[in-house]
Amino acid sequence: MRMSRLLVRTLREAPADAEVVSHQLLVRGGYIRRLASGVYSFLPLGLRVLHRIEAIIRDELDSVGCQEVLLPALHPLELWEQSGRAAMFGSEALPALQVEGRGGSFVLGPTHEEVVTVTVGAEVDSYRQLPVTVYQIQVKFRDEARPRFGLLRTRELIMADAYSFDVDPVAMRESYQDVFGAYLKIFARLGLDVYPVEASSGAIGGDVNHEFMVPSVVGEDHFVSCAGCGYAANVEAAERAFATPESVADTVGEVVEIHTPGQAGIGDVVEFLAGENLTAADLLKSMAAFDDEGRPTIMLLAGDREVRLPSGWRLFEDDDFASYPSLVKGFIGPIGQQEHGLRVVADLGVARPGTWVTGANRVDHHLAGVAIGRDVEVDEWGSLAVVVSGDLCPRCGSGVELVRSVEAAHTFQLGYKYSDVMAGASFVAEDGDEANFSMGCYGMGVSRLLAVVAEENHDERGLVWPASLAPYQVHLAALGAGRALEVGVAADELYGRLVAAGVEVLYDDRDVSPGVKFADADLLGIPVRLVIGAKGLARGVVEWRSRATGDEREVGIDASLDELLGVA
RNA sequence: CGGGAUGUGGCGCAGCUUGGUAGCGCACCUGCUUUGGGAGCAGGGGGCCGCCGGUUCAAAUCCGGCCAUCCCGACCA
Repeated sequence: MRMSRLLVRTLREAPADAEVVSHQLLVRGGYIRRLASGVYSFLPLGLRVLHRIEAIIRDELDSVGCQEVLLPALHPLELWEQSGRAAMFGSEALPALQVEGRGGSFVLGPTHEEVVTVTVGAEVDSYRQLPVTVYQIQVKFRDEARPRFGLLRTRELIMADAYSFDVDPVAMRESYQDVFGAYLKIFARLGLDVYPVEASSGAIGGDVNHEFMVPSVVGEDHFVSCAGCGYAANVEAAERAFATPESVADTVGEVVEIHTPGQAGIGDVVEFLAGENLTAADLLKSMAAFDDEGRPTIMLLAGDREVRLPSGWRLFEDDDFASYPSLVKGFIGPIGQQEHGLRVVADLGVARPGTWVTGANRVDHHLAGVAIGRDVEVDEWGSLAVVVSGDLCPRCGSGVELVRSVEAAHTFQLGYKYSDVMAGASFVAEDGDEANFSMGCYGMGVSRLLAVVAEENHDERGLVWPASLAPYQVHLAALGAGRALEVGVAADELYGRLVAAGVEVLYDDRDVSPGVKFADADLLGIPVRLVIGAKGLARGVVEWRSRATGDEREVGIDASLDELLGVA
């Protein structure tokens, strides 16, 4: 490609709305342009990188037997009513965009479980046709509350996602492993470190699921990582181990009620009781919730800890307090609550000697001197706090670290969640009976990966693409061709030779000063730069330079292809 | 959704306090010179100053409303 013809304009300064480096460089380099908040156009250079990423994904998914399809982005609303997920639209869990058309109401597909279940279900009638795993790479739409960081979180995004259909859960887990393995290979080829972590399933549903986390400074998530044994889990799902609880029975002193007018929060109480030399860790945080079986429950944890709501649990809302008048919002405490039909579940972190300050279930009052075991009966112990750096690994007991990261992919063992509710999601099994598909789904954020790769591959002068993802392999720059005609001729010749050999070359044939060409080459980040200038040409050489390492050497203009590419 | 900030040619910004009819750098066009790390000179094109309303003889500037964009938080497939 001749740069004089390429649709690209590089910017010396990044637009003010670009905050993170990857975003700034992709915009400055003319790879992408913003159309609206969270909506981006891919210009020729950006699209080429995107295509590289997609090619790797296709290659690895094809190699484990997946088949590519293209499903509609426009979904009839009825499909979503069938699955029951239409009720989630507009919620933060499923911010789908709806449109009205002649054929009725449609949804701009935020994800494709419904469509793929119906589509594959219509084609598969027999266990003999299974297993089948299909995938698609396409645009999805989400009305994100807050688009962020350029391509990292957008309202229109390109995703690759696979869906597996199997005869039963055992076979489904095999398919899951196949795609899981393919995903690991994809990340390896993208040159990204990835950590598959146990996670919670959110709006997609299903049992076992893993997030593929790529450590990055632009990450919006954190995962818990143990250097000791390799344990890795999303903070939303991570548990921790505890030192053996010490005896708590020998506590002395008695419970006293203290007046704490208007001090509903942990921080308020600590501040209010400043004279008592208390910290948040001395307060017993009490949270009212319904557990996964719908039982009203008080959760206890140390006041300096954030609660981690177990999967399936739901915190009390204001209305719920009306049904349980023994609890006073803002002043909740656990004492005697079993009598009112509530269970008390405590985080093991509160199993320590000494007393606590906790709510008195009376407006503007707290209790001090409360001892667990003596004053508070615990029905069940567990891990209810969000893990922080330094907590103990639940597997091996070493200290864990919290790692900032980007969620680059998410895989789910769905089971029958969709095949039980969508029409036609069944087949005739080996025993002659009707059975539903056991499904898995596997999503990967392709456009997001472009941002992550850019974030991980740049220096102060610009992007530094790995060869596997670069829009072109060689950046050929002719210096002063307008002044020395032989330079232009030689550069044209070399360009023609490389192109004929199948090398993807970006040829800077523009009539601009050398400094501009060098700066643009650095900004665009193509792996190999070849420079032809009058002086070198007189000696029959061109300059070869690696964008990544800065290594330079002279190569004969008639050198072999390998030498010109720097492979030799 | 809560908090904060910002909207002035394609991009980055000044001007706003103290109203008087818009400016700088980059980019773009023409000519000449220049040419190994973002060249110089000369000439030129491009902006209903986010939108609507108000105050005023006069509004980019003051007042009100709205919209958009970014950051932090909440949330997140």
